[in-house]
Amino acid sequence: MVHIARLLDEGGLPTDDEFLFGWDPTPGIVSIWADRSGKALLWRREGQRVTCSTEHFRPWIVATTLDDLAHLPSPVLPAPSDRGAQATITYRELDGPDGSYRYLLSARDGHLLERVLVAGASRRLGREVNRVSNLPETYYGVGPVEQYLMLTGKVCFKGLAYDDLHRLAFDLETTALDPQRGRIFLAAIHDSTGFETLLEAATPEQEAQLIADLCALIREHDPDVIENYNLCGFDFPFLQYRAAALKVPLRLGRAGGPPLLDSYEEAGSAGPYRFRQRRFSIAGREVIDTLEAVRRYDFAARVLPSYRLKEVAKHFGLAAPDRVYLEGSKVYETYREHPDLVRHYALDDVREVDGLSRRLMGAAFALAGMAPRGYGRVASAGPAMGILEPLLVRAYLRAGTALPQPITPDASWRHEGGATYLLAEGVAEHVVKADVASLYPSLMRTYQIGPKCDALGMLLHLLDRLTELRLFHKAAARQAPPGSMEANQHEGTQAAMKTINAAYGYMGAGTMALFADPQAADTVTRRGRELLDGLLAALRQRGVVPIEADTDGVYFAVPATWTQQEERTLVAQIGARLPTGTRLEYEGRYRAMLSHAIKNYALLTYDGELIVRGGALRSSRSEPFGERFLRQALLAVMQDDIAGVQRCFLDTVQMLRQRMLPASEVASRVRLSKTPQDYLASRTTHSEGQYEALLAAGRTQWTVGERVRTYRTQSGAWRWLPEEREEAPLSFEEQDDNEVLVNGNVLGLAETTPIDERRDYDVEQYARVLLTSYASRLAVAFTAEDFQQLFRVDGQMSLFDRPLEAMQLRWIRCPATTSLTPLSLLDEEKGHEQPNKSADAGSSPS
DNA sequence: AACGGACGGGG
DNA sequence: GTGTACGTCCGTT
Repeated sequence: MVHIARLLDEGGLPTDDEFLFGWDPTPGIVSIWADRSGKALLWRREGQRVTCSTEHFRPWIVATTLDDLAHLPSPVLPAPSDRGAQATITYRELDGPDGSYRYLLSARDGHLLERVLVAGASRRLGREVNRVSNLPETYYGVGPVEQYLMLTGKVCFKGLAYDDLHRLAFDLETTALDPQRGRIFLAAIHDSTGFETLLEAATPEQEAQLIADLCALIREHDPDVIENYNLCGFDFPFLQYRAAALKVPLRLGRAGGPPLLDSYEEAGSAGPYRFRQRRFSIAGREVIDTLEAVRRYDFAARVLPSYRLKEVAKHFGLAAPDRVYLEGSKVYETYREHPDLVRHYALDDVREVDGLSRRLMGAAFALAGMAPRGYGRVASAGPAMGILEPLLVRAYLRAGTALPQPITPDASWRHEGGATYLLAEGVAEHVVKADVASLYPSLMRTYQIGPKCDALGMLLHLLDRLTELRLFHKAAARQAPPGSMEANQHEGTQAAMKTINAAYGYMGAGTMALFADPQAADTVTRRGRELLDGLLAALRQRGVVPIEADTDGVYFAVPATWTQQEERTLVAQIGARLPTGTRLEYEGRYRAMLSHAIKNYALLTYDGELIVRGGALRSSRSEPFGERFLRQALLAVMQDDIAGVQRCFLDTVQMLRQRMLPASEVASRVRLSKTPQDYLASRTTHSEGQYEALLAAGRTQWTVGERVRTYRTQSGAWRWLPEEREEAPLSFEEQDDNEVLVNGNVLGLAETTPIDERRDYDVEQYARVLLTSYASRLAVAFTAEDFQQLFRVDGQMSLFDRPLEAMQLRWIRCPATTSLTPLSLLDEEKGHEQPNKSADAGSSPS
């Protein structure tokens, strides 16, 4: 076995690494198309010009055995060499043990190769085998484009910047969402050169012409990339259906290749998930759906409340000031009366798509310059099986090394994940959050934990290189002028390198991943737990108080007197003692924290913002008055205002009793699922509050899906609360924030009460709800006796009540004596590589 | 309550 | 714990 270190010419620039960037220098490839016959079409861009060339390759597959070729008559028996490219089937032996995929089989034609292997396998196994892909333990193969790129070491976009690509977005406006019931009446086009136009079909008779014109326009402008928002979920399927119905061929392909839009159903299973997705491909053009890019972005960022194009564009600051907004269902009727409005609207759509592409596609663009896959595939590929594995396979074939033998799953193996600890319950002030950056890939690099079957050490090599590149581009992005093309490029490349985070999951993937190694994955999490334990021990040793820890991060309380600088210094000092290659980051500081249960806590920022994490601090009932109470009470608790908590509770109870709260505050909102007929049929056996409420109000008609508010009245009946006309209830978030900013004193329900005369709700019922569904969430902050005294629904005093001043919250306190050790004293401990294993941190694992 | 399934997005 | 992800909301026991 030759280790990677000896294969590599050390010391070169990272971009010299052929395992990461391929080895063929061909510049300007913008699109690749290949088929099983061994034909590959390359479209290369040189400035404004694009040329197409036809290449031939020998379709290949790797196999663990030659047995399925044994039945061949001698003239077609393979020879162990690459010479004679005309030979029907040949093989090459790769370096590797028995059982590994050590035979690289190739043929002039991929269909022939498949037929021969299927016949041989059927004979060998004594049963009908339909496809080699049904024999994963014997054969490993990839798609034609991947075969070509892995063989040649070519990659997309060499020498190109993102802005060199010619991208075109088109957006269809239709009379309905369903192509069986509606038609296309308008198409807006925008491309990256600034070209824009509209195609219109005012009458149904003009629709076929619109489709033909759209195709002609795309062929004429000849973009490398076709984009839109939900392109593969809406525009392409709609276009395809209408074109078929009207018998218009969708000639969208580039000169030199097959002309028609192609689509196929991709069915697969990813662990517990099963998915069917329609894929679209056009020879010579890459298909990009920016909705998918948005989903990926938000997977990590978690900032988008909605994935509607309009909301997303606003979030990224892409919406024009004069942007036209129309409700989807109103688009066509608006067009008939005010066509200009819809034209404007449709152009705004495609412009925003262009902006999204610029903002979000940088990472996929960078990855397409590395992985042996087309840009469109890279954009919709997962980082593990979609990027890392193709990189590994290409590297192994390049090195002439066999792909590892598929592992047999060990059913008895139990994988242990990261550690999670609830270390303290109650209320803390002055809380710091720190976490280890890229914990798992860092551990893999630090302790050289790679898959045992990775004889070349390639995964760790790729991890090293990707990490170096990430740091380089991160720094470069910071130095470049903000918003510049250069900054965008570096930011995209930096983001692409986050692929490293998939390496751990890939190893743990069991049988699906070629280079899986569950034991290695387990070693990573074990090291992770040790590191977390060591981190907790180090924090305790320094006198601060850990509150909750999860896999790679920890919340802890520091002395009240500390400044942010001191907090940062502590994190830096503790980080310095972590194993080399792991970095502890200061993530943030909070004025207070209520630690309720594992992964369930509330935080109060220094800006007065309340953050609530975990389902246990939320009620599924979510009556407005209860939600509001809980938020206010959490704020009061975290500001050590016991009197405020009690006042908040008693005031709410009193407002219920005196019916100062309108019914809308106690009502819960439900969605109707039964038609009036359905409900009337089941009513006698099974009565349901929401429908009874409607019927009692004289409503005998409703639609399924309608949301109604209902509440329980004194008599036990349910009552419907009709929506008020545009009397939008105040946003509770805003309201709470304002209150906090104004003064620490929370409460002010009365003045927000909308004009609503209904107050006939069941007071006792809602008082009970307040206690059992909401106040109970605060129990962790009080002793049992204090809690009972504070939250009494009857509001009665008792002779044995303690004065509030005598009460103490259940504090999580950091001793005031804790002080920072000067850095000089810690220096002696430098070189202390291993995390402290004597940690007692696991004393209360959950 | 606890669990299972659909949905999101597009006109 | 993998190519489609993962809360949230619904409906059912």
